[in-house]
Amino acid sequence: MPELPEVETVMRGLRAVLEGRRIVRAETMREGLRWPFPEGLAGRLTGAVVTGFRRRGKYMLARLDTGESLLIHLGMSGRMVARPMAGPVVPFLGPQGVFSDARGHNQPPEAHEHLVMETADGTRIGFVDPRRFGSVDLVPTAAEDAHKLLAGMGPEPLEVDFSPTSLSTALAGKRTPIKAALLDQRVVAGLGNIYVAEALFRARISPRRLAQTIPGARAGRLVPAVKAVLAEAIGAGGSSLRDYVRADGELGRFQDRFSVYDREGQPCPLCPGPGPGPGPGSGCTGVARIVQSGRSTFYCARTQR
DNA sequence: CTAACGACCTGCATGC
DNA sequence: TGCATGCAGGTCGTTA
Repeated sequence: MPELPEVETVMRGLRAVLEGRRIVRAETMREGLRWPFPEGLAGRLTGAVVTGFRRRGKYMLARLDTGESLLIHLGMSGRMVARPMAGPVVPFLGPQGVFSDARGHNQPPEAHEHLVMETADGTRIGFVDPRRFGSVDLVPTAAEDAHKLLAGMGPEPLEVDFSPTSLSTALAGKRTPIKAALLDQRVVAGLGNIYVAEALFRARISPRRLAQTIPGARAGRLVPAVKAVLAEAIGAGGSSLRDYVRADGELGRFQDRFSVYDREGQPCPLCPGPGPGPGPGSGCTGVARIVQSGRSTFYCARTQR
């Protein structure tokens, strides 16, 4: 589910139900996800007021009034679910893995719900992650960016410090394909398989091109392409592929605007379509799928060089 | 140092 | 119908 636009969308959903609210109850259903949960996670969340949110790359940070921040990564399959409790909230801990409402009605967790939080105004927020590649940690708010998972991350792509100049510097001398370089969170934060493909298409750059050949004019096309595709995707509420993205259950809509991702064999928006003869479509065999470092890459071999 | 690869997990679509 | 296979929005740690 989660590249930058999806994480931004989820974070905004969480902000709507959590910001300014007190967590009156929290519970974990297992020891951890990708890594063990921090010691005493549920206890350290209980009673805390969520004072604000921010996103860093694909990570969400929920600032608490306890001096700590909750750090969440959705991994491949993580999502946040929010729903109203059935009645007024009373502190009652049900059996392991089961939340109960004020009338004692059990609200069993849905499958793969690993962490639940309940607010004073009666909203239940769950972290659901079937593949358990996600992660949760607590970090001192004053030193958020020093966290091991955040330190060393590249610039935020929508900020001004992600520029043709800075990207050129980051890519200088790199002999890896540009596709792999853009997936490297130390180069730029928040891109994943979808938006790398879409940005390279817009910049008309082949994903196979070596990163060291990007500095200069190509970086001048690539940076605005990255910014534009991310901004449009955020505006559409992200992309929904196999899972729901938004905390309110609404689907993102950007998947309808993919130019190349998951469109193998279909014509790209710049080519009329596969076909013989002269003209704008000649030599076009539609969107190609190749495998780079074990992951699918989609691109148009005619327009992307 | 860099780049490639396995590992971590479950669910789903596909094909025999 | 059942079963095997491959693939999926990520990224960390190990190996070469």
